[in-house]
Amino acid sequence: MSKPGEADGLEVFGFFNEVGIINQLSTAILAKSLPDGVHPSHFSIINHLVRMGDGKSPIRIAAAMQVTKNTMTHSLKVLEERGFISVEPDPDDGRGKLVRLTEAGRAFREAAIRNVMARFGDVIEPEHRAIMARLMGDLVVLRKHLDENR
Amino acid sequence: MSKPGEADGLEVFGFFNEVGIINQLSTAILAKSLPDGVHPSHFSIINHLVRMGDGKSPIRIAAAMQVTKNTMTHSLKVLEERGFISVEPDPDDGRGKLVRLTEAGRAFREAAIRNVMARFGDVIEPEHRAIMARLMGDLVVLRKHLDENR
DNA sequence: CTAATATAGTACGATGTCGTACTAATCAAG
DNA sequence: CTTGATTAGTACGACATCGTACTATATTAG
Repeated sequence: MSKPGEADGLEVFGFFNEVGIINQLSTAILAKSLPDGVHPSHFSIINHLVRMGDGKSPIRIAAAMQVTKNTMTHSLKVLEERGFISVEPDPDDGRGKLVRLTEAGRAFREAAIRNVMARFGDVIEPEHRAIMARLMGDLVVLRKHLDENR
Repeated sequence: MSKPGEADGLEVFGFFNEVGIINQLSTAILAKSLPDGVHPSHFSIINHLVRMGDGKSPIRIAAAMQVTKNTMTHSLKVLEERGFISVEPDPDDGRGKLVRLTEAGRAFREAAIRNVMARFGDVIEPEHRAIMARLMGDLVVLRKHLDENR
């Protein structure tokens, strides 16, 4: 069953299919844990700014989030309207802007994290945490390779 | 570093994050391999009908694809306009419909598969195929658990 | 048989994301 | 310095997806 060529290709296909379904299901759980109007991608941006530090340009955030700068412009507009971030011109680059978290943004993240953890805790059992921990290393290798060769 | 509670939660979070990025990157590769106007989700529907057999109702396909029936109505409309499927009333259920693949749909799938395989072949090396094969079992366990507990 | 409930599918509007095109600012070449 | 090329961000339209509401048919309760 492991003939080279077509068979291997189908295995790759199946792998990406499983990954896609897991992503969809986990995103759905996350979405239900967030207040109305806050999309998982919005939460992801705030989370990234907390973990990696704010004061970054929209384009750098877009690259980290794997979305286009168009999408980032739109998402940042939403987050700014909600008062979770502030966007100001970059004093060192007339073209650029800098994104900073507000206190409301940090507070929102804390509350959301608690909420999400609780939901995940309801669904994910120790057995599955173990699987995740075991797979992480390989996933990171794959992700980096795909990221560098797109 | 492996204290129970918050730390474990963050590991779960990180896992889903990696999965999300891999999914996004692989979907992007797939999208580039398909002709204009054919979305990865459309391809996925055709692929599912070939593998699992056609003559299924939209709602069953929607469940299998992990999308709402709204989305399926829309996607099927696109596929029907392109001549890849035919949608007809279910003779046994006045509410239902049955989706069947056309010859054009099957031919499209064959061509698309070849195209996608070639793209994946350019990016994915034996080392990474090995990783995928190794992870598949665990991923299936996770996917099934999430699917049953959503 | 009739009424209440459930299910399949559609209609409509909202939103996230992307591609193309555009502006403004920076950088590099001469 | 000037010109051409690159980069940051925005504007606009297209599209996939979702949530809510609706219609039509099936199923179940009485």
